[in-house]
Amino acid sequence: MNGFDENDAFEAAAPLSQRAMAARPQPYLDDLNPAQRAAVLALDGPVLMLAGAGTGKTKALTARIVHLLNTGKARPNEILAVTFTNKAAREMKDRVARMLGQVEGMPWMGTFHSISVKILRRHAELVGLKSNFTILDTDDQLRLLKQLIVAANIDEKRWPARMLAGLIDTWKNRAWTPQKVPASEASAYNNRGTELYDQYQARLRALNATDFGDLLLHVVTIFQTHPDVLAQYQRWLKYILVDEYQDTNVAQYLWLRLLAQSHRNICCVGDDDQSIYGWRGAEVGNILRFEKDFPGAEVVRLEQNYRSTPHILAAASGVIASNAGRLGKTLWTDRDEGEKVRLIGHWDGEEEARWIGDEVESLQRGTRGLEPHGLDDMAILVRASHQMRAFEDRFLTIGLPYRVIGGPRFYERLEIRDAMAYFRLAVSPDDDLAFERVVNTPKRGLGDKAQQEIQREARAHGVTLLEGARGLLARAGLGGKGAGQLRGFIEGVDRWHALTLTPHNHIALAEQILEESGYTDMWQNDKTPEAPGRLENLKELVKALEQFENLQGFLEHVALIMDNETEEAAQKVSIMTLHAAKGLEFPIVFLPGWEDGLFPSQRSMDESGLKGVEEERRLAYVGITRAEELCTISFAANRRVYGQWQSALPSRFIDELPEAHVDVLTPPGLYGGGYGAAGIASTSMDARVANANVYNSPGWKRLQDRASTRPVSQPREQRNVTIDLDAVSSFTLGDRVFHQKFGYGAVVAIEGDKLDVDFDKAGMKKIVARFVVAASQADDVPF
DNA sequence: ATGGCACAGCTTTTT
DNA sequence: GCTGTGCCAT
Repeated sequence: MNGFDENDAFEAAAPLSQRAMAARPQPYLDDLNPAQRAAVLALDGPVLMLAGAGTGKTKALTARIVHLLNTGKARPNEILAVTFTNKAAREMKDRVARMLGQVEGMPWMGTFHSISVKILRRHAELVGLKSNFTILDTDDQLRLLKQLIVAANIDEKRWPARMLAGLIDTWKNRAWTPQKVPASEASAYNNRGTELYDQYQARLRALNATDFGDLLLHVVTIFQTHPDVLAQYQRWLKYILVDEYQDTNVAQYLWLRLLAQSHRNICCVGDDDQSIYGWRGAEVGNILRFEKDFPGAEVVRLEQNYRSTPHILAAASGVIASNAGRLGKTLWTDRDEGEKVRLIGHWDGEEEARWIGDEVESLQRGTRGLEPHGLDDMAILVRASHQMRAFEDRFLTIGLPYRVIGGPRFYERLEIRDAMAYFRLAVSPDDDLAFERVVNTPKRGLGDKAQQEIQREARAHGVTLLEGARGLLARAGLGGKGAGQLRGFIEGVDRWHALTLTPHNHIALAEQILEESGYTDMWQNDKTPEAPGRLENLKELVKALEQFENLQGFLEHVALIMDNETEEAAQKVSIMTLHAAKGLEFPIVFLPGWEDGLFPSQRSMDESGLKGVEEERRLAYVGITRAEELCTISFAANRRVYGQWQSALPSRFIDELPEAHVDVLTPPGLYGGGYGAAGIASTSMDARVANANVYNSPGWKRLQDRASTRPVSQPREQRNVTIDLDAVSSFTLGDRVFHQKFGYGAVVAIEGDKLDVDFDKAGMKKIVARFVVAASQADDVPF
């Protein structure tokens, strides 16, 4: 499960016995279509596998790995397979393992970053690091930059640390070390970008630390400056496979090219139409240029789609056709025609959410010739995460179970980072960043003043912060109650550190640290609605430790591999961003918010112009091609944006949908049907005025012309409400309750299974009873 | 040292 | 409209 601790590619080479295994059966080839087979059989030389959405590229990729082994072309440790995400790496490993059986070693498979870490640990000294360097997360990085900014006397208000972090990230993505940043960038960050970048790198080196960008950059630097080291890897890694090639940035491109340039056995898989990460440095150019970079490359197109109906594919193809400079693919399928892509406009965002909620419920029952579908079969894909709120609110109100995919990563959460800092400190007491993070968390009366004293003491004696603090206490340089607290903190760290050096149960130790430090107590005494969730996360963290032998092992890997996928049994609708949806598929997909400015996003257009629109268009393509059976696109005339009502025109992408494959539904609000009237009544006067224009716009005119007369919204059936007697009977007026999202509140009305709750923070909400618990139960969430 | 208040800023996100 | 941040008053 972890990216790079297994599969050691550097073990002593085994004798070449594998070459004798050439005549193995090859059942995996029978499963492939002609294009896939061609991609698998072309083992030598550069290969570009252009794999459209849903065309079975992972299958082809894994078959290729197995074929390399089966034909005796390569031993497991001579194959390198690179992916972007841990999830993709895991999937590939699982599939290869299943096809190979347990007997032989596994090829080296992992993310760019995990593979880079492994290489870097072996050659750290070549870039001025020790091999046990730590990897900083974004938060550590930001705090470090802030220190530098303050020291450089720069107004942090006008020149935020985040801006500098973004800049450095961009430079690293382009494989620019401080020395290589071109002169044209000299004006960046108030003319001081390069200078601060240089200082930042020096600081990282002093801390024996790297950030994520460094992992790749350092490896590229090593390869470029030490030909002997590079040659060694080129000899080892005879066959290279790369997934999602369209998302590589310059640093990753160089990394690959350096490794592959001698033997040229590189197989890149990707889809130029699904390049959606330009804003974080991905260069579509890499895939478009492949044949130039690797002359004589074989290009294989996987075009048979096994996922979607013809209407869905045609709609997606119609949209993406407007992009220029594509490599070009024509997806086809032998599936039955199925439903057309549905298009519907709404009065406002809330109505859109209401409508989708109702649709989900009727699709659950099975309507319009579709079999009933479970909630796991349905997804709502939005452009920006703030769009999720409307759906969450609505679904909570009607009691529709949902899950939000994405959001803050588990290891990025405050409480997880705090806990990790304690663990880091226990393992290596000289970790100054960790010390800084938790010395006053929970509050120990050691504020800025005291911490500055510690810093000064440490710097004066050239020691770590922990030692500085010790020295300060020894010469009684710290007054007040802070001193006693600090002494307790230091004793704690010493005690925990001593324990890590003896045989111990690391899970018990972790619990002990969180207890003795007062960290668990801190959240137990916290009455905010988030506190129970945080305690829950801490429990999960401790549980995650089980998979490791000790704290060191855990910390070593956690920054790169920890994700927050928890398999839940209950059926739920998924809500996620279009970006998060890449690689996934659902029978039923809703694509709300197709309005100019929102999608395509205004900012993307402002910043990147035509290129921006093209990337947004690819996002639309990704969205539509997630759907297997039914795809519903919608937009709203009005939407509350940052609290202001705003009107928008239907997205330009809607105009690009080929009419023959689209079914235009009658908007419930516009024609007075359903609950439209209520929607209008709840809208402000301003919005209505603004809307008069919207409905006269060419977009709406077109819609009305094309609208079929068949209204989708049948008069609402009586919903089958299963009343949970336990839930209803357990609350009475005035009860204090707790809700995951809204926090604490009091029940002010009960109506069937629905409660009116006046929340302390969130105000009045109608809530289905099973979504709240009695407040008393929420208070003692055990740790 | 800390809690409260005013103010800015606000896509997408992996490692 | 909401949230996170920084400054000021306690």
